[in-house]
Amino acid sequence: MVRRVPENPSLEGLEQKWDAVWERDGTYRFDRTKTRDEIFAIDTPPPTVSGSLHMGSAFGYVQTDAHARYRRMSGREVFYPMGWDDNGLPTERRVQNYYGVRCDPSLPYDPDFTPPDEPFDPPKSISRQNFIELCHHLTEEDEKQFEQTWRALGLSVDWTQTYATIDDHSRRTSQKAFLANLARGEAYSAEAPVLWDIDFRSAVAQAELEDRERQGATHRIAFARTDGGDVVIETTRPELICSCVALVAHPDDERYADLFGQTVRTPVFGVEVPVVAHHLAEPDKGTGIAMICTFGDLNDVTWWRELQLPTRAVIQPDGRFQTETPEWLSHAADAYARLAGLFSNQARKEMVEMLTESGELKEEPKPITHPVKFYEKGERPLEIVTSRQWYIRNGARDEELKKELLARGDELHWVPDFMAVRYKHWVDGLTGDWLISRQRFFGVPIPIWYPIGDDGVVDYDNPLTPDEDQLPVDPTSQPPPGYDESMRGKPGGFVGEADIMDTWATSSLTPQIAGHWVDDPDLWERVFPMDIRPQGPEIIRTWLFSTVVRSHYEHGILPWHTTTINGWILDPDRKKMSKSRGNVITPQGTIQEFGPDAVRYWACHARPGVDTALDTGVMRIGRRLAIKVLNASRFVLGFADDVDPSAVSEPVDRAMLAGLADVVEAATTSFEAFDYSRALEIAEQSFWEWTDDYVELVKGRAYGVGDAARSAHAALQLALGVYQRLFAPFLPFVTEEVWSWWRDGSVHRQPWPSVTELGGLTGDVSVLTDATQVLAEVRRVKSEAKVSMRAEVSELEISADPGAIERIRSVEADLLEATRAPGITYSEGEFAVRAVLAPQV
RNA sequence: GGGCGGUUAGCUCAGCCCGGCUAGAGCGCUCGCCUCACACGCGAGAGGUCACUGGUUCAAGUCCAGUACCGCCCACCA
Repeated sequence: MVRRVPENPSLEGLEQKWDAVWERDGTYRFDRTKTRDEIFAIDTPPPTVSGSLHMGSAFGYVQTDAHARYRRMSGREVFYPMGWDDNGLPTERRVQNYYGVRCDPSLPYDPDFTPPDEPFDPPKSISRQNFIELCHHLTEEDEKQFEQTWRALGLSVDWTQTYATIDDHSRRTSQKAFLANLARGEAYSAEAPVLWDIDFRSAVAQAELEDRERQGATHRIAFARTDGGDVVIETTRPELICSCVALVAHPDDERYADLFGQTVRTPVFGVEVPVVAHHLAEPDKGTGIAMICTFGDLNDVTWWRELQLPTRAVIQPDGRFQTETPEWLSHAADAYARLAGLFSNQARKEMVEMLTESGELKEEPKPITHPVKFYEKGERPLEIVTSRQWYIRNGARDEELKKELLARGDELHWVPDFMAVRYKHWVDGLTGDWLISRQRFFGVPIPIWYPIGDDGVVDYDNPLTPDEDQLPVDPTSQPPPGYDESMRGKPGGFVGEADIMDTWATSSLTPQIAGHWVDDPDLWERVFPMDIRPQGPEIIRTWLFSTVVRSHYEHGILPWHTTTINGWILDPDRKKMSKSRGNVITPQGTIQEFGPDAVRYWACHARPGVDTALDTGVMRIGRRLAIKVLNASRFVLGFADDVDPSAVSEPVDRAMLAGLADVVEAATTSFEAFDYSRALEIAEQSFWEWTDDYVELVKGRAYGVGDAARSAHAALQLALGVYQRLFAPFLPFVTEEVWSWWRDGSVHRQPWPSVTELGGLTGDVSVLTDATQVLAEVRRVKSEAKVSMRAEVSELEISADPGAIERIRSVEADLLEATRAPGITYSEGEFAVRAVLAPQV
């Protein structure tokens, strides 16, 4: 083809130019005619679509993309879909704030409702269906933004293979998998105490908990003994005295031995409760005897369950103490009335006042800082509320299953390998089955109805299920098979499950969603199990584990062969507090400032799985590299059109190609081991040496004519073609640009460089290393003399062993030209170079 | 309380698995150079008790034990 090398090449505009071309040409389109072993399938993480992307996201995705590009060039057809995780609480919360709305499922659908330009103030209540429509509306906008950012970063995703975790296909897949779990007994519902977020009014799973340090206080409170004395307990939650069902101490604790089997009276309310023994009670904590309430913490739940204590709950799903006086407090209605309707923290103050008045608070509360359980997205401490929920068995209560899931973790190839222990520890430490139901609105409905007996009682133990061709189904608006909508809520009829599934219950099926398990068996067979699951370390316990669980149940295999866990991005300001830039660093802004290839360089510069500082300095280096690729390409392509590789005859040219072959081999080995950063480092180091040493050495000869010049041209072009491809996974924009100057087709669909393609043209590498040493020595002399590199050398003496002398002689003409010396005097001996500069004019 | 990762030049990081010449890179800094691809460049240079304490070894940044600090994850809120 005709070469078109621009006069002043620049990085500006490459992003838009090539994104458009790749889209037009379908460069990254997946070819589904390929077979499983020709395909490299990636289970891409669907980013949470609720606001803007963080630099941390860009970091991991770029690393994966570099690997994807390598696989594509080395002959695999890459299945590289992209999903959007838009279902779930983050979206709901964003919609609430963005439009100023609240969902009230009791309201009827308003078909004329339109999204407001300004948020409603105060917030407006809207129906469930209207709320869901707003969620769809907003996420669609966000997803366009996200796609733009990914494209700007050059992710080689097949943009025809996208999904959203709330779309029909995902809902169908999720519901089908759930029903399969249900049919096999892996999913079940149960009425039990669960951790509950009072603001979201929803149950929360173990994986979504986090501890936060909070100010609290320990209160020493006296319970009255029947023999007239008292027993003092310590608690941080005195407001729960009204829920107290027992006191507990360790069976071996002699201080309380005489109390076991006796009863005591609660302060203020005077409720008689037993004193019991349990090994979980710790003599060292507090006074060694604790009150058991229903429920203050997970310990209470354990004690309550194991000691079969009564339930005396007062906290409602909205977090308030129930307004009605509980029957067990009917004799103390006045006291309870002071707590009715309050939140825990308000009730605590009130209770302390009552205890102070009654003299049962033994001393001033002592302030402490202690860990309190929060929903990771929540704002107030979790309460424990009893309710009916859906679970999927995860091995927490089944040793055999736990062993199988641990074995899956061992079977999985972890990159880096130390991440595997996080999985192991999580599975080992599970305390309960996976709670998947949420009392929310924007999510995949649990596809279940319950029959109502003729007596009007709902039968939760015999749920009704949809037919598969009905999926996706919404049980709150559609009737179950065999029923009519008019029978909803009536005796002899049915009631639909109002709960939805947690996001993870759907995103644990990303391989099945992206691979179209439910509706495209042909595709499914070609991509599953997938090759890699790239993801962040913080969601090993959630996304990775739950995906393994679902695949284990449904397919009896691991969902992927390898998982690559990216590192964490460290905020640069955390260490440099003095330098406050005031600007939030966004991917879009950074791409604009440094260019996409530079941002990618930064991400790929970080070792796999290693936490990395956000460092714009590294991006500048990446930008410099991209510019160098541009200029070196311009230089090389300025010489004669395609010279036959067989023209490479000069020993130093063959030496260079031999070194390059080693580089190609090392980079390939690194990529095969998922070490994109090593591959980049190797290519980069070699490239700079190539431009600074080899190119400078042969430049003079290349400007000439004849066989020697043709040898340089051929070698330069061969090397350039290799470097352009070596950098393609990292710097897709600039490499595509320079490739287009002299070659047809996308560089990203070219074969990865191989040693065999240079095989017959290589020589003795040390010819180049020896010549470089001489060149460096002369440069040093000139630099110390503070003269130009063009300054003439009047004498050049080289002392070396006979072999080296022979090698240097073979490149003498190039050396004389590069050093501007008239000739070289050789002598045998230790390697030494003596250069005398000609008198300066 | 348990676990994982980290601590190497002013800064950002390689090197550690498989111990071995004066410990590397880039940025920054210093001194130079408009050399016909590139001044968004090129050349040269200074700069490190490899966190600390012991141990193994002819030899330790590298292996072992422990300590300190940083980050992350987990843990029953008395």
